Amino acid sequence: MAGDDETATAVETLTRPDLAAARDLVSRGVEEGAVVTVVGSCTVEYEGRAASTLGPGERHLLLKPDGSALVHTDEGQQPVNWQPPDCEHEARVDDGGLVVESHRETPEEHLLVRFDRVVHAGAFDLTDERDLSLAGTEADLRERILDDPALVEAGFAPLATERSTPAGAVDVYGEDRDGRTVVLELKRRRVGPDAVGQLGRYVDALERDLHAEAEVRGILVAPSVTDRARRMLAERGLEFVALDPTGGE
Amino acid sequence: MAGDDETATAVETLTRPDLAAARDLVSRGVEEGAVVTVVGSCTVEYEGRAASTLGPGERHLLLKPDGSALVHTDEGQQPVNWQPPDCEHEARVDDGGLVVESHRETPEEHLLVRFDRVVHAGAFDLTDERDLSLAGTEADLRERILDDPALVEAGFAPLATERSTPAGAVDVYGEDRDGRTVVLELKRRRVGPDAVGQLGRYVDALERDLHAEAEVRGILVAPSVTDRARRMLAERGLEFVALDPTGGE
DNA sequence: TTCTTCATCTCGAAA
DNA sequence: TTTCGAGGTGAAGAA
Repeated sequence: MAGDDETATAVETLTRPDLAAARDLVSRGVEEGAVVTVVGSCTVEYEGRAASTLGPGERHLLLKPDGSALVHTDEGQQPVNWQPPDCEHEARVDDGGLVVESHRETPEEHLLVRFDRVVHAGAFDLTDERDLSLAGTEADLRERILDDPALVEAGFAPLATERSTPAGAVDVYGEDRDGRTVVLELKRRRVGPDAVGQLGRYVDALERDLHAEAEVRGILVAPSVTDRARRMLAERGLEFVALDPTGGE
Repeated sequence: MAGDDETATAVETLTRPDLAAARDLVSRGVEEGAVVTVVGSCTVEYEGRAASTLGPGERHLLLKPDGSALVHTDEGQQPVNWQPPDCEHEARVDDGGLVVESHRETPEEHLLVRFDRVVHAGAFDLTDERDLSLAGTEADLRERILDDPALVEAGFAPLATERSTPAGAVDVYGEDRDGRTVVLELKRRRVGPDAVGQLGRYVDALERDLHAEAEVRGILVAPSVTDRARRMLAERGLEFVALDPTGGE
């Protein structure tokens, strides 16, 4: 199992190991900072922010050197059970099962996976520069507007981003052609009532903060709105501009 | 690699396979509805709801028979890239790399993982009854209140749950000892301004829906509130009751 | 399908 | 540390 050459990734795998061999591989992998996988029949218990139990079934366990743990079944994008980073992983053979336990404090929570049969175990020493570049975010929408404020409306002049108010920081703060204060709330996708509430809070906070008679326009900028959100906008005298984070408006 | 007995889980794994062998295993695993794992050095591209690129690094790829795909690095609870269920997975060797592509429509999006080196590949035929039982949720908090309405306040009488209003369904709807309408908004954990806005919308909607002079009390029930949320509650004349989904109030 | 809200949300940034 | 809002949020339930 040793590497073919000096640059090779350290890897060790076992197929249908006995429980003691699997435990040894898991313990060593965790100790050495490897990504560890275990596949087999298991039960799962979680207790912490909530509490859950999961009866017997075949699952895939992933332990990471940052202390996170993920239990995946054969379906679902989300793990059926998990533990966030900063846990301590520990493996032992106990009462005829391979027990892998992940524990952390603040908040106190632990995950216990008990395998009665292990089909596969692996330890992989992975290195990653992880330079993810993502496009089409809310930040891209903001850049698009700052580049061409007329996308919002002719004469709109952005004055600040992330301007703080008692209700939180507004995405874009500026003035319209008539010098009225304008607040933009940006969303990268279709918005519901929550975004209207958020925008309304910013408008209210600014109207209190500025002069009593100051008129503040609130504009929600997003690809689209739901019906209820549109009604809420109308009720509160707020506005909507359709705009996409990417080029296609 | 064949099973030890008839009940054994089908499993096939390769360590440091050449790219063609890895492709064959992935293709066969996907075809047969197995959970497929590939570990190695790769780049990742995504395009769909947004767009992203990820430079070279060592990662763990998980393909599920329901059509989901997950790319995990050595850290983070969340995958660095992924694809939701209902994708078509496909593997090929192309230009000196093992390319695994997952594609779906509605929305149109695809994920492309190109391995230039494969350290491990596995296919596991997993079966799971997945009978997860979870406690400590918002539903548990609701049950707790319905069992003992006095936890909210003496004389409180729940009349309905999920009662619909023009602003959406309220968690619990009832009357206080004086016959005044009461709306509860439940949260399983510490709440911020969003929950106050939500409760306020329900109260406003009910006051409009009922008689003009009707007084509607809004009570936020949660383990605790943030400072800003508490101020917002006070401003809007809403109330707060501290209560935990579990026994410990 | 679309809409709405919950989540052991996770994650990052800022105070 | 807590607070706050974004997210390719995902997932569930209802209309």
